[in-house]
This record gives sequence, structure tokens and C-alpha cells, in this order.
Amino acid sequence: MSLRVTNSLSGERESFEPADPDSVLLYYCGLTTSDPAHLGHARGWVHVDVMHRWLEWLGYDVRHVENFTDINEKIVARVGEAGDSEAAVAESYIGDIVRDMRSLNLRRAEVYPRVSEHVPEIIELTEQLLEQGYAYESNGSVYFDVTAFEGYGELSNQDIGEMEPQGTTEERAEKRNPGDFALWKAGGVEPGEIAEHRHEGAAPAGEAVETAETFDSPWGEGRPGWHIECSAMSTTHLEDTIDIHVGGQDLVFPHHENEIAQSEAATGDTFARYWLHVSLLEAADDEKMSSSLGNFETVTEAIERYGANVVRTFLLSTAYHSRATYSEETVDEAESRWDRLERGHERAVAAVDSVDARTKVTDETLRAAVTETRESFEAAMNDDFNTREALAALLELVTAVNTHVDATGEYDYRGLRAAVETLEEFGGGVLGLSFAGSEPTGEVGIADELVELVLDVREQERAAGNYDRADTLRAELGALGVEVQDTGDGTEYRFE
RNA sequence: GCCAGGGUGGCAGAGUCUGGCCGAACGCGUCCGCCUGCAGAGCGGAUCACCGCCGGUUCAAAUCCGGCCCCUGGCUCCA
Repeated sequence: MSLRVTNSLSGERESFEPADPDSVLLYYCGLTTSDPAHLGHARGWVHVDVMHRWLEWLGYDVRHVENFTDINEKIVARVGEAGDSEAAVAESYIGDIVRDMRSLNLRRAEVYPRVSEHVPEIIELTEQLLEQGYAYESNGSVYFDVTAFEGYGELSNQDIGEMEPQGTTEERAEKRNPGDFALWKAGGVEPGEIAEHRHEGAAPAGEAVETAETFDSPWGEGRPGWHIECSAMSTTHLEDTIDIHVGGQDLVFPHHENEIAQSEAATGDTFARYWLHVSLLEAADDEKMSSSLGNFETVTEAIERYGANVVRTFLLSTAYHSRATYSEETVDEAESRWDRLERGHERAVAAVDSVDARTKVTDETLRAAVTETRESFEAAMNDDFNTREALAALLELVTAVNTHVDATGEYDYRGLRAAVETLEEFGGGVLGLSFAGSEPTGEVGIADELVELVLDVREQERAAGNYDRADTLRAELGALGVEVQDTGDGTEYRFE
């Protein structure tokens, strides 16, 4: 079975075949480093991460590049908050963002290029477009002429004729067509350009814009346009033609449309063979979460509240191309799903490593469930990275494990081992969830010994019929994060 | 207005491309049973969907076709 993906270019699910059968060139439009990352960003990240992991599982060598936009008016607007210059603000947020990425257990990209490091490549590409007649200079700025590129609007189905003129009066005067966009902007940043992005308490706009970076160019001092950076950086670090370009749904127009125009005009080749768009996360009140609305929960806060596994489970509980709703309820549900998965894994590990795991015990139902799970997981992932279905497959295996462990006093060693490996390979390796104990520390904690000591005392109280005291001990352990359960085989506990 | 994506149980959300295994997955919720001193976890069962509306094609439609209604997002800050 092979991978199929929904390609925004055609709007259809197509079978995926990279240009080079052994490797996949993947580019993801990363963040503008002007705010902390929020859950919406995490949604994109986690799905791209799982795509990356699944492509590797399929045997491809994945070359994943993801940029940081560190030259942008919105960053200038934050001067005085997170740093005292555009560069300092960007660096401060890059630091936070990378920390969030690690917390989310994201696999590292091959490289995280920054715009500020790629101005020479941007200028080179702009010059090339000028020479080829796709761009024109106007008062020290350079614009892309959308009428010169035949395929303009194909990704988003926009009609050039329908576009309303945008931008400042000055900018409009400089453009030949309303849809033309800047490749290079003359000068620095004007106070008026950052006005709408400023927070209370930021540095005065006049001072902030003084710190904005400007660069020499053949057209004078200026700053790169937003769209050109991704074209320049993906070509620099990957190839003229890449296999998969992923980005948020909100970037389809104009950003991705413009990337295609710039890159394809310059190289004459297809820019990206498959465009995958991650749908936006919406808050329960039906508003999408975004930096501009300020109604986000940051990644840092979410991880603090729920933990990375719950956040990942939540984000993966909806396929990347479907809308997702963020609310207390949907996160709670994710928490239950993860809990069930984790407990299932724990039980399977405990059973397979127990003295009751036997060579000659065979539970056909369990073994069939493993096979079935492996098949459905693979089918789900190959079906346009359907992570929700993939998760469902793992949860079905958990039921089989629980049934097996509940039903028999002697365990099917081989069956349980296959179950554990499947959970770790798919849930851990592919979905990026971290099962406790899957990485042994080699330490027997004193915590275990203390808990067992308390449980011994509690057992004596129970035997004596002092249930109030026993329950108090259980409650107090619970408050410390130790969950106590009495089962038919005695008392068990786990750290939450 | 133009473009894109949706409308499936109490919630959330797969399935629609490739019509039949959908008597609609997984999970949450509610109820009952087993287990249990109690609780929890687990297991089993039940509850809960005429799949937005109307019409058509077909032996067969959530799935294909036509029309309509409604929702969300994008239309140059956005993942």
C-alpha cells in the first residue's frame, strides 16, 4: 500500500511519489518570530512532524526545512517588550519557539533558516526576476508583476482582475497592477506600518523603527518582501523543485500563491509537487486562534497545563486537513484518550515482564488484534496521514491488551511483546508520544520504596477494617500524584 | 461579491475520492452488570444518528448527479 495525499493544487487525493524515489524534500512555512507560539502553530508543527516521521517509517530519507521569519514589521512592533531591537526581539522569540518545539517532542528539521541570513540569496532571486521581466523597480522598491506570470492564481483560484488595490496610497501608486506584491521594499519601517501591531507599553513607534534592520541592495537600502524569503530559502537549502510544501491554510493566498509565481518564474520548473495545507484550529466560540486576535493559548501554557502527550494527542485526534475545535471539552477528551493509551501500554509492559508471561500461552485474539492494528494503522497513515484513525487503531489494541491481561493468570509472552512493540513503534515512533518507562533509567527510585511502605500500612488498616484510615492514605497518595488501585491481584499504583 | 472547506449521535469526530463489509469507527458522556469494603482502573452490555433539505441515478447511496438552505475560513498581519 502506498501513501496518498490531498494536494491543494488539484484539490484531489493523489498517490504520492517523490521526484527521487529514496528521498523527500519537505518545506514548511515557519513562524514569524514576533509572538510566542500558540496552539494553532503547534497543530501545524505536530502534523508536519508526524508526516516527517511517517515518511521516514516508509523508508524515505526526509529533508525537512522550516524557516524563521525574523525580518518583519510585527517584530519591530514588539521592540521594547522582548528586546530592544528588531534582531533582539526575533532572537528572543526564536529561543522560546525552539524550546517549545523540543517540549512538543518534534523531530528536528534539517535546518531552520532565517531571513536575515539569506538576504544575498533574496537579492539574487529578485535580480533574476527583474532580468527575466517578471518584476519591475519603482522608487527603490521591486514588485512582482502578476500579469507577467501565466499561472498566477492557480493554487488559490484567484482572479487577478478581481483583486482590490491594497496597501498605502504610495504603494498603490508604485504598483502596475493591484495584485502585484513587493519583492523588495525601499527604506526601513515607518511608524505607521507598525501601529496596528503594537501592544500597550511597547517602545514608542518612532524609536522602535530606528532598530529595524535594513540591507544594501542594487536598488538602495531596503528590506526583503515577505513572500520571497520562502522561495529563496527553499531553493537554497533544498532544490528548485521540492516534493512537499506544507503550510497553514491561511497562507494559501497570497503567500503560497506568490511563492509559486516567484519560484516558477525564476526557474521555469515546478516549485512544489504537492501542497498540503493544515486547517486552522478554532476556538469553541468558532473563532480561529491567531496571533492577531490574541485569543490563543500559548504552547508553553498548554504544555504546562496538560503535558506534551496530551497536547499531541489532542492535535492528532483530528486529521491535519480537517478543522479542529479547541475547548475544555475537546482537550479533556484527548486527555482520556492518552490516558487510556498510556495505561494500556503500562499494563502490557508489566504483564510481558512478569513471571506470569509464558512461552507456551497463546491468545489468538490478542495476536489477531496486533496484526489488525498494524494493518489499520498503516492504512490510516497512508490515507493522507489520517492520524485520528491511526490513533483509533492503537486504542483498539489497548482493549485487546486489557482483555487479555484481565482474563488470564498466565500471559501470552509473544503476543504481549508484539503489542508493546506496536504501541511503541507507532504511538511512540510515529505519533511521537512518549510512554513512561519506554526509556529505562536503570534506577530504582526511592519513591517506589516509600510508596510501597505506605501501601503496606494501608493494607494493614484494610485488613483490620479501618477503611477510613486506608482511604485517607489513598487520598493523600493521590494528592502526591500516586494513583492507587485495588485489583483482584492486590494493590497496584502508578505515578501520574 | 469572488475563492476554498464544511453540515454525520448528548459532545467530539472518522467514513464521502474508490457505492455494498456503515445494522456508521475510536474516544468522551449517561445507564446497567462483573470485579470491589468503597473508589478507581479494566471488561461486558445498553443508551444515542432516518448521515442539512428536496429530487435523481442504481439491485444497492452518508458515499455518485442536480437544485436549494445554512455555517466557517481566505480575499494581501496570520500556522
